[in-house]
Amino acid sequence: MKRKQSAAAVEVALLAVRAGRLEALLQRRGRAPFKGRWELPGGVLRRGESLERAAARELRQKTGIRRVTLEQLAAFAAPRGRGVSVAYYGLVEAPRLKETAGAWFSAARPPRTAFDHGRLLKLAVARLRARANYTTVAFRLLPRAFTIDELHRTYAAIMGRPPDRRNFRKKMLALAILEPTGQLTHGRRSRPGRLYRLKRSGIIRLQERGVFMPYIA
Amino acid sequence: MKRKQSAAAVEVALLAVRAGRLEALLQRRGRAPFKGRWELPGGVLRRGESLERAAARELRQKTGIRRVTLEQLAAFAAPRGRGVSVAYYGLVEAPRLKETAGAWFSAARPPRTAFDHGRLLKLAVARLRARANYTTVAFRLLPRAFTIDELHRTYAAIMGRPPDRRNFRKKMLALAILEPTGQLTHGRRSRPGRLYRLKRSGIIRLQERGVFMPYIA
DNA sequence: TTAATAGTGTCTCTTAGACACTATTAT
DNA sequence: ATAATAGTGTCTAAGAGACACTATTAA
Repeated sequence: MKRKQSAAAVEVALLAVRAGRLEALLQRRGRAPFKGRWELPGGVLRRGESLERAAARELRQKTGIRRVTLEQLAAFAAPRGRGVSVAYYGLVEAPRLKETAGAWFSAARPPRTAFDHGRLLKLAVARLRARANYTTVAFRLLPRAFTIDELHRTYAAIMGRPPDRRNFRKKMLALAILEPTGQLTHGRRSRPGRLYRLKRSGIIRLQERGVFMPYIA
Repeated sequence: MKRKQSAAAVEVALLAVRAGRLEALLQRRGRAPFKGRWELPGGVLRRGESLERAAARELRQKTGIRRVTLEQLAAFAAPRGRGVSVAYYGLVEAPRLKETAGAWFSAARPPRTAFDHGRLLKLAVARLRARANYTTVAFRLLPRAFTIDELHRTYAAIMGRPPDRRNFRKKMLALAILEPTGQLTHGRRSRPGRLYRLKRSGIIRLQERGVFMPYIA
């Protein structure tokens, strides 16, 4: 009992775009407290393990999903005791999800959850929305190769409304962070689209910007 | 021994602008490991306490400094054991610092420290630099009333180089987040400057912006 | 009077954002 | 042929950034 309270726990808000909407994976909680409520996949830190590895391991064990880049969201003290709980969020491409244990819900308007996991989800969405504007995180919601329109729809899902399509294409091409694969989409019962992938250099370039309020010259 | 390893700890990177430079408060570490090295003020979470309150309490106990807004930086697992350590940063006006236990060092180029506290400091500086560009955090490094040139020098210290002075004044006034107190500075052996304070509404307005990479319309 | 710092305006260039039609494929 | 989606250009307005001189005070 005492040991449990002072252990560190990790949780993961896993997000994906499904049916044009940003959704999060939740699981049924098996024991008290909050037995039967929805919760984020997570568990307890092991001896000598880093927080990020613990979060990745728990995600894999509870959902079967591997190789997801996780970003730390926040840490909280458990309400009683000395324990700490650390939340992460991660992004997966929808195609990679087959039979994952759990159910998907609107990430922006989650159902009732155990603990404060609903708030954590909202925090994850807020963080993603902010970071999508000055980094390339959003690309992690897509497979390696994608069309600009697919990217556009991803941004629409993240932001909750679609950016102007022409301006979006113009901007993405102007940023020069995409390179054409030379391939086209097929089997889509409409005009095929050019496929692109994110350049290696693109990932860094965007993170370096981030100067726009009062910094000037 | 076992209990110590699984406790949660908090540390605070306290930053201030002194002599035109962004500096951080470090203290001599009294015991092993790393006895005698510089470290961030901090300590162990108490039962039932929130992380932020623990950080504020430790800061007060170790340095005498009160009423500092703290922002969470990151959480780490302690290298051995199940313990977690959570880092915060806080900003104080230099005038409020009288006899604080500890010594001040360049925040951007800290000396050798215990643990990874040097890295934490760099992280704090990076976070502050980023946030100063789209929030009003930087104002916490100044007293309630300040001149625009003082604000300008504060930004110069944060960023490591001065923004263009005229553009900075123009921008700050255009943002309409400052209100004149009606007072002037005095005793400065030069032309007095108008004093301003940050409007209440200003704090929120800036945080709401934050849309500039690929989000369009 | 001098040293020190406060206060002020214009121009250029880049970017955000509004806006609608044609092209190409599967069916 | 039709349904569906990909691809494309121009104009306006706002903001970033470069740039130098005058005003006011204490000493």
